[in-house]
Amino acid sequence: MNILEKIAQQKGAFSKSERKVAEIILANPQTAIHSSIATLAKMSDVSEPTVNRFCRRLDTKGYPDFKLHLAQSLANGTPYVNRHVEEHDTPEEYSKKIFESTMAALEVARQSVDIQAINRVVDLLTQAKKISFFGLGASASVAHDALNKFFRFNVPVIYFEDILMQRMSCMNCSEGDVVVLISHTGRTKSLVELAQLAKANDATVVGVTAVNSPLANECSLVLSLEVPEDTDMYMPMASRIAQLTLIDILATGFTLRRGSKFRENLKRVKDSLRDSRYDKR
Amino acid sequence: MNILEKIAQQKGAFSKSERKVAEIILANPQTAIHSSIATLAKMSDVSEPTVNRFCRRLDTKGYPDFKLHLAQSLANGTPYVNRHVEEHDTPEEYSKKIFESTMAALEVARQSVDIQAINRVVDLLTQAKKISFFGLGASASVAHDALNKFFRFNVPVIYFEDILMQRMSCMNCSEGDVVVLISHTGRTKSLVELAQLAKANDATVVGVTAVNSPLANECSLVLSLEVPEDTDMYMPMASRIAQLTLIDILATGFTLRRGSKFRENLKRVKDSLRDSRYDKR
DNA sequence: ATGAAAATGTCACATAATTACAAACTAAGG
DNA sequence: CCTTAGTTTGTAATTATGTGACATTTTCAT
Repeated sequence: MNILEKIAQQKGAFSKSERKVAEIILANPQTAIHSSIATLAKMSDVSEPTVNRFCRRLDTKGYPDFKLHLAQSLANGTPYVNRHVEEHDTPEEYSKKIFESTMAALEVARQSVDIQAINRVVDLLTQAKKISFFGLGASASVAHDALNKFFRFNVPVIYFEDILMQRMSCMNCSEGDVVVLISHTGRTKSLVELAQLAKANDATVVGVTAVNSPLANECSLVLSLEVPEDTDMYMPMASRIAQLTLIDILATGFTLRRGSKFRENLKRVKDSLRDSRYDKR
Repeated sequence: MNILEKIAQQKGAFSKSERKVAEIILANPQTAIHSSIATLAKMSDVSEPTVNRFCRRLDTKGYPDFKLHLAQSLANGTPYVNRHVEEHDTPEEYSKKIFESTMAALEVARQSVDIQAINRVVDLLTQAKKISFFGLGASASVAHDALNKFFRFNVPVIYFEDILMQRMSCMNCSEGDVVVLISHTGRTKSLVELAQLAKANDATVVGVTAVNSPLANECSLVLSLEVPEDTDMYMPMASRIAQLTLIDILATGFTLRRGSKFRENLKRVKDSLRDSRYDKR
């Protein structure tokens, strides 16, 4: 809890001298955080140990610790929370809410993500003969993005939006191929079928999806993200951002595993674009 | 300015020992504010005066003052800083860094985004006869995602990856059509040409791109995002996440503008997917 | 008015931060 | 390869700051 509020609230419970200290701090908190205990004692016209006792009464370890709490209170902390957009929000309001909800979702995702699993998937990907990324609907653009990343690595990558092409591709799998299936809910029938198909053809199936979903149950390895989704808009928003970030992590893990010489190669791929671009100023 | 960001930003300008201190603080800011200068010096494996000099370099009065700033930064909601992935990072480290860099980028984007411009674009989109989303490379998946969102709104939406289809589509534009062009750099030649083409055919051209870029100069309206990009990996990562969030904002603005009856329609679109999915448990 | 309990202050001590200076390292020139 | 000026870093002494023990004062019930 904000320590300034706490001081104001408990002011009645303080002794006379302690209250003097409280007054001075409440009146001028900015000055207080930049004062030594001696200065503050003099300002409050009490002795130094009294100030110290005052700090302890507020459940802090002592004066320096108290100052830290005070500084934090003054820094008007607004942690990111998932706030739903409402009917009459102004552009400013809904923009802010969407940014903050997205950041909150990433924070939750960061805490829930299974590093071990990521590492194993990176292992698989670096050793794969062929990598496929499939998703449908909103997850299609995530798969699309994965294609764009992994394509640069000079490994055979496959991506299709078309469900028939996806099926045919899975039919063609063999041992050493990795199929990454992306689905927020993990309940899309045709993706589950893809998983079965790929597995039947000895591919390793990685699911970027919800745990315990039908899709997850068919996968060799699952990367799950627990993201609070804003369902008001009936569109996947934050979940998809979290998925993309996960793809970034996999791609990064991939390049790190391949070592620095490989990364120079990436630079060359990027440089190859130069002719298609206007020079920088 | 947030002192954590400042540390991350100035890291290059520090000396070797000072950088060690920076690393420790960035890796574990919460611990830092509760440590004495001696503890922090030991953790960083440097001497106490070095820590002190480090603090001074960041324009603080000394170590205690630095801790105050740090405490405020941490309370300020954003302990997220753009930290670059390094050669020997463990999966845990690079995952954390990518999540945090992404969040930091969103925070920066949030502050730099032009609400007025967003509102005007939402205006344009709600009145558009036809909306097109085009991007190439990494931005293609962003355009793809935009398609997925706006398609649900029952407005004519166009999206192509193929540059020739894009050109033909722009040729077919007429007054009242909106073409949204997505490019992080704003220097992709063929996109600039698309802008010219669309404009010549009386379409309104919206650029989601860098300000003052060749592309921006051809657009009727520009939505710019200032995002610190991690160029070490030679892949667009955070910039693309910010673009997607911007698309989310536009889509949200669109649905809000259309009113609540329209949103029921969205629910119907979503419900139409039911048959393609497995029931929830 | 008196004594117990609480509050407050004094002073000594401990901890922490800073300064001054010396040693080690770095990089450019001979 | 050495020399030397400049920079960086560490050591040790100094100073500032905070805390604990204990004495003094105040408060309040009897």
